[in-house]
Amino acid sequence: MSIDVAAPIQRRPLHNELADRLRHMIVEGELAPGEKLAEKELCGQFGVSRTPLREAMKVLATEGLLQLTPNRGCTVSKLTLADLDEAFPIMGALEALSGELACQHITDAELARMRELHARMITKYEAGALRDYFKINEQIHQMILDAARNPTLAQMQLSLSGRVRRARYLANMSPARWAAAVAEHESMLEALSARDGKRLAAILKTHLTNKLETVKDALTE
Amino acid sequence: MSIDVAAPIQRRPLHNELADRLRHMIVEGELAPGEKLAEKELCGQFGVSRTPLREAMKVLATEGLLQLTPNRGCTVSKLTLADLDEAFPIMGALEALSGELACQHITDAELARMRELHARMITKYEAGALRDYFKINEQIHQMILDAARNPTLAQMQLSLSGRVRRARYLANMSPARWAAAVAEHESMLEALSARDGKRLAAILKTHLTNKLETVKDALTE
DNA sequence: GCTATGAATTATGAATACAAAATACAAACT
DNA sequence: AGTTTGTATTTTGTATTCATAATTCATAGC
Repeated sequence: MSIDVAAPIQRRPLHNELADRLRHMIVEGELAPGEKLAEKELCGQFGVSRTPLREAMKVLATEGLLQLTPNRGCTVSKLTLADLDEAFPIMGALEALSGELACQHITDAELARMRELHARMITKYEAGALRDYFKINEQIHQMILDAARNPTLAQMQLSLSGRVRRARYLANMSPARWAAAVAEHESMLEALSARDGKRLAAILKTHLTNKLETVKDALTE
Repeated sequence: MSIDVAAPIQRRPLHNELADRLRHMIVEGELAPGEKLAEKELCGQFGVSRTPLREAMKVLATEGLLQLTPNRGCTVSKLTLADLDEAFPIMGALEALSGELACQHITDAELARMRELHARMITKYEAGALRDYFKINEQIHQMILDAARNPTLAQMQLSLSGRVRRARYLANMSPARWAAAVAEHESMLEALSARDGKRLAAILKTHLTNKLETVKDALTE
């Protein structure tokens, strides 16, 4: 496979690259909550100077993923129960909104694509492949977000769920909960097909509330 | 009045101070949307080097107030009609949520304080002092946010309204609109006193929608 | 006269250097 | 022994320097 030589040359500032990498490392749990990040060490690891690294840290701090304390460095934000309790009603409100907007704007083509993803997700569920299930699950939720046609909303959702997502890997969904989640996804598709915004909003809220419970259980252990 | 000599000595990094100052300048309209910010110039103005200034710029860019383009500098984000149409449903959802939460948590003391503020605001209204009116108006909305007891929610609201607030100074409220806004504030107090979350949520949404119209009118001129 | 090319200038990106604060550690004192 | 105080080391904050890309401007070619 040959690359497109006419395509624009990709160049991005180091601070962008660093912010993306650090964000990924935090969200995926490679950097533990509460862990202290020493600038010098990270500089060595990434092979960059402190300047762009510090710029990236400022970005992640305003996103809430890092905590900066003047003159005493930088730690990965901890995820407390209180944080979850704060975040979830907000996510609920935003999800409800994106559900309603998605129903207004989604195209038949998008809906077809989503059904396809859903079917694949069911396969993963039946195979008990939690990790793969999560991956497709996320794609579906992303599609709803896209269908809402509101980039600002999408960005806020993403930023919020980024903080919470870390708890996901702790979450050991019970078989019952997993089955319920799949059923909720079935209902979502129905509501979307019917363009029933209110119903979708309600389902998304329930879905989220259940997820919160799972995550909280995992966190309290 | 003597100062508290035992109080912790206030010291903050330059990038924090700079971020606050720039944020203020943007939100208050001292820096026009679309305006290009030259690093060197700002450094001269504030008397600092480029390093902390650039860190502050990264923060404001993630907040959406600045737009960074690799290798070609930094401009104040423009506020388009599309941005408003995106922001307002989100603000509506968040306000509704904070209204409900506020009704659950507000204390009688807070309510009393809010009534007092409200009365002062009415005075400003009757005197036709728009600027002062706005100031108290903001304090009241801030009190509702605080009463919701959800710092994450408050921060998101603040960040969103920060982007929109710039349009406020363009907004030349009509006498009718102003009267309506005051009436809406009366209803808010009633709903809060009755701890009627649903009603407060509905009022806040209406209030916001009306505000959107005013701002959009101003922006299209 | 207008466009296109290239040098000079300026601005941005990143690394290094320096300053100041915090931490770690050792010695002196109770 | 435990606490306190002073010093060394490390880390963070800021300024400066260097590298590279973008812009401006002048000149050459059509």
